[in-house]
Amino acid sequence: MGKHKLTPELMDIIAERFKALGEPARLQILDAMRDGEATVTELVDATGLGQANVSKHLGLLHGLGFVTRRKEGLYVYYSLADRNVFRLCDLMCTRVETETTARKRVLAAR
Amino acid sequence: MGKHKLTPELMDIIAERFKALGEPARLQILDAMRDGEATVTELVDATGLGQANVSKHLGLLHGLGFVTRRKEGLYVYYSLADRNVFRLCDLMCTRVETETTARKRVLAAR
DNA sequence: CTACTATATTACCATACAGTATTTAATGAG
DNA sequence: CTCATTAAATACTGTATGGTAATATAGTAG
Repeated sequence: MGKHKLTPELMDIIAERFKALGEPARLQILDAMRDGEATVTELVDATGLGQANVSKHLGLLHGLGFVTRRKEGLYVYYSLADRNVFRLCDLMCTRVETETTARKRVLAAR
Repeated sequence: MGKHKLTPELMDIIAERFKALGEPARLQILDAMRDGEATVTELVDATGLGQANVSKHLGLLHGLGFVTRRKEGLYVYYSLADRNVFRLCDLMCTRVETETTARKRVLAAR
């Protein structure tokens, strides 16, 4: 299972990525790009967040390699660099499910 | 791939979990429990973090269902509730790898 | 050139939170 | 009982960061 050994440096790197996903606004933005590339304005509309806010989040996501950018005229098109992000979300969902079922089991047992 | 649809509420929950993993100290703690349950003192020794700090992180991890606790006399034994955590880390490592190789490719191309 | 649009950046504020020192609670030893 | 040990809780501080307003930058159109 653990084909990557977690050195302290690697843990810092991993933690930085997890932290990037640990923000609902950024998950929203990534989710809004699920169906393909999107401009900043489109992402602003899709998420309801402010323009500066979206731009800042996109800068961070781009800096960490989660998204790629492509400039065309006035617009900047962002797209997912790696759809594994959704695999991560899916795995985390499974985590939450087992957690809640475990809680239910505990509640039922008393 | 996405068998879970990411509703806003679910995204909040997922983000909360990711944020929990987005902290090197907590990854260290989880990693220290890889080989089995451990007391707080053992985790303090293994990580080099302060006792109060470890205790607080453990409280958070326990609250989110990442770890279970078992009290025995003076000691409290913590253990992983779900080894999927390491799968998440592994997946994230793959993320980082593709990211760095992509960066290398860009650098080599110019 | 000016005017307009899209995006990025800067500055600022408020909140969240990691870390630590200290205290409290619980258990066990003598 | 007292004293020591373990862990959790509390209080506090400093820092990081999300959100937003204002500004800057870049591209386009006229």
